[in-house]
Amino acid sequence: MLVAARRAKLEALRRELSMEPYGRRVDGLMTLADARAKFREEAHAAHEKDPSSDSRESAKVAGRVMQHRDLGKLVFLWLRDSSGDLQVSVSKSQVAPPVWELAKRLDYGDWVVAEGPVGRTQKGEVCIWARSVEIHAKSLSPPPEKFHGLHDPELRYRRRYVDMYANPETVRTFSLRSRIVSSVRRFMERSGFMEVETPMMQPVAGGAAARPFVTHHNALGIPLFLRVAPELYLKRLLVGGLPRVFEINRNFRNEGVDRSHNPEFTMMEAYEAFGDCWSMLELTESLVHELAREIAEAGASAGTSAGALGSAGAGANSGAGSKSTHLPFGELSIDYSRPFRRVRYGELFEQCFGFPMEDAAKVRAEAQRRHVPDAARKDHWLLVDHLFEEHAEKFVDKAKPTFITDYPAAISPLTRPNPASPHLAERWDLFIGGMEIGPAYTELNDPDVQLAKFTEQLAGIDDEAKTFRTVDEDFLEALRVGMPPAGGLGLGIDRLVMLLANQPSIRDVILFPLMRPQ
RNA sequence: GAUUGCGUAGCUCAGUCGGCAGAGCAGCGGACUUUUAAUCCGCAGGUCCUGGGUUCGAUUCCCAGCGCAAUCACCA
Repeated sequence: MLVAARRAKLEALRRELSMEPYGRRVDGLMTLADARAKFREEAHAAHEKDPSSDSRESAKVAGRVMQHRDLGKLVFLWLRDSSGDLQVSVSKSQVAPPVWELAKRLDYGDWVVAEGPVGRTQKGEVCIWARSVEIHAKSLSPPPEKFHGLHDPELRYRRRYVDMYANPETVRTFSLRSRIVSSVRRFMERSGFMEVETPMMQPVAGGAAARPFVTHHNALGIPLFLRVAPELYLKRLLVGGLPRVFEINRNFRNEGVDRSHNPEFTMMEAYEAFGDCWSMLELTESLVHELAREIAEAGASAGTSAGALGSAGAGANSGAGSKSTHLPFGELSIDYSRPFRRVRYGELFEQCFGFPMEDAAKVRAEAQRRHVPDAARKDHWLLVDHLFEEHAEKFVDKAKPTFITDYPAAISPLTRPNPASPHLAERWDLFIGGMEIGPAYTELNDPDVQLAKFTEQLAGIDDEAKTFRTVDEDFLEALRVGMPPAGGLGLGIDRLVMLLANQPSIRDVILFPLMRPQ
């Protein structure tokens, strides 16, 4: 019925005012922030003193009506665009009659173009004193509450387009995400990596143990999987001779949804020929540190998160000394200064349980004491991993980015073992704020070892997993052609944005998170 | 998938120990040439998530379902 009222207005605009409520191209627009910046107190004062002369600068702007106050012969409109808010004041005595009629009838949510000199009101509010006002899109949908905005998370995700205009911090978060992705890209390019795009629809889903989404290609009559990782294709590129490659794109995993998991999510994977997990550690540490510094500095210099956006990209390469690299994340203040903490898997394990992870008898006893299912029969290293993830991971200081290194080789089947201690793998995992941000590996490049590990892995899976987990023969063939030794990295971009933008849920950093259809 | 919580007007939220459903904002009509969540007068607005049960009577209690959230499980 609010919709009916708006439809009636729409028709009235056409019928009574001969105005078309859905407009066309408009040239010469400036942002509301730029229009506001055109205000000069001297020009305003001079015009107040002598209305016949006017040195105020004129501005033409477009925005969505956020407030509409009708005082009789004076109408105040608040417009919003992506740069901010600005008031447009419409005086009956200063505009043509149809413009005045329109101004009185505008609704919260309408898109409007206004033009006039930039001045201010008696109360000091900088505004455009309208000479003209045009409607360019009528909003037929009832708007959210103007003061509280849209709070209900379900509505915010389902109607993101409303969330975005009602809650400006939403737009700020996604602008920040865009900047972060852009910075990651520039950092990788500067470091000599080439960006590539590899298949998202794969005949064999490889590169991670996740359950894939299945689809079907009609013309070829074959099943296809949405990729769970780009890994096996990026490695083919190393075989082909590219020395450093990265890809920032979506992966799809057919698994649960929670605060840090969305079925489709963005990851950066990078591979460096003749590198190893330690060269990737250097790279990751300086990337994450630089991102955090950029954001901390932008925030500090602007004072507000809104300002941080305004100065986008500004302080990136300032090379400034020991500026604060703390960023808030919920209750935490995370310290991104270098170097990040490094702790060996085994050390953390021993610190937590009081005995080394190699002590098979104690591990089994501990597992039984803590009621790990199947503790009597399970493989030693699976028990270690279970205990570690349940208890030891919590020993990591959430406020300090931490690389956990030297994972047991037995739970890292596709990673090259450490030559000095073969029961350890050349692999690390970065944890920040209690979240796993990404792993890195020294990659296997011996095709025979790779095949053996694939086969071994496939032996242990259940029937359901067999439907989608098969050996990628073409990948093995590529390894036989010869892949240089390499370091590989996977970085969860959504989670990184959560941390840097201080958003507790992955749904707040994905524009359209998956929701059950209604 | 499990457990717990929530679901009331377009929005933000009250409320009913089981007895005719409430406010603010938004909307509609009116007043107002300097508002800042404008103000003032008046009006209208509901499948109390859905279905079943108990009851003289259910938005309220019970059961089931749906949606969302949190926690857990799954997630090299």
